[in-house]
Amino acid sequence: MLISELSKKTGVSIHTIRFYENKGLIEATSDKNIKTNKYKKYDESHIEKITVIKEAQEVGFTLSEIKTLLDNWYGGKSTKEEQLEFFSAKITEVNAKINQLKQARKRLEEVRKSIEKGECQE
Amino acid sequence: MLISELSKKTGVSIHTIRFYENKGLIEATSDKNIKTNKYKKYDESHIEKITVIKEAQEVGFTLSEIKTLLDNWYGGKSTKEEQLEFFSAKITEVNAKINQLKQARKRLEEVRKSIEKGECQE
DNA sequence: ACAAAGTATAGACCATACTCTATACTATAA
DNA sequence: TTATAGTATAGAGTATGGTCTATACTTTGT
Repeated sequence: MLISELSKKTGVSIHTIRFYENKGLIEATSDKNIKTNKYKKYDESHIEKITVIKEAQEVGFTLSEIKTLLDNWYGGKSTKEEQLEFFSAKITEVNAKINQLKQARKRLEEVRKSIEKGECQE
Repeated sequence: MLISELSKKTGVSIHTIRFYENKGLIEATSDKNIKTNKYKKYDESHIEKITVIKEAQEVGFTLSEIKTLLDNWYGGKSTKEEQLEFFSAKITEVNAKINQLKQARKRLEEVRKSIEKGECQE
C-alpha cells in the first residue's frame, strides 16, 4: 500500500509517518524492481509498528526509546539474551510506572476525601 | 527562604523554579513590608507544590494540567462540588493510564515469552 | 493531452518544557 | 570599600514531537 492508505489505516497523518521514517522508526519496503517512481510501499508490518508506536507513546515512552524497542522487537540485530534482557528491563520500567500511578491515585483520593470532609472550605 | 534554598531542597534548578513561576504554577509570598530589594520569599508550601509538580509530571501530566491541579488543590477559586468533580476526573484518568500500562506490560511479556521460545531466531 | 490528485524531499514553523546568557541590582564578607 | 556571590528580568537557545509549505515529479481520469 502507499502512504495515504497507511495513514488512513493507522489514523496517523502522512506527515507524521514520514517524520517517523526520517527518525528510523519505520522503513518502507524497498522494491528491487526498477520503477519509474519513488513511491514507497508499506504493508501490514508497518501498520503493526505504528500501532506499537502509538501504544508505547501513550504509556510515556519517547520516540527514541520506542526506536530501540522496535529494533529489538523486529530486528534480529541483537542476540536472544540481549533481547530477553531488554524486554525484562522494559517490563520492570512499566511496573515502576504502574506503581507511581498507584501512588498518584492514592494521593488524589486523599485530596478528594479531604474535600468531601469539607476541610478546604465550608 | 530564598530561591537558592528552595532549589536545593527540591532538587529543581533556580531557572526551572522561575520558569514555573512565570507559568503561574507557583507564586512567591509577597512580603507587604517595604523592602529595599526584590528578592522573593518561599516557604514549605512551595516545596510541597514543587513536589506535586514532579510527581504529576512523572505520571504524564503536562504543566498546564498540573497548573489546573494545583489551582484546585490549593486555591479556593472553585466550589466544593467543582473540586470533587475535578479530582474524580483525575482519578479516572489515572486509572485509565494504569490500565494502559497493564496492557503494555502484557504485550511486552508476550514478546518476551516468544523470544524465550526461540520464535525469533535460532 | 491536460488537469487534478497523490507522492517525495527539504526545510520552515510550532508547542512544550526547559536551560542558559546578558544585564543590572543587592547583600555580605574581608 | 571593593570583590564576589546571590537575586531579578528579559530574552535567546535547545530538545522532542510533531505540523505545514514549497517545489517537483508521477499517476489517473476524461
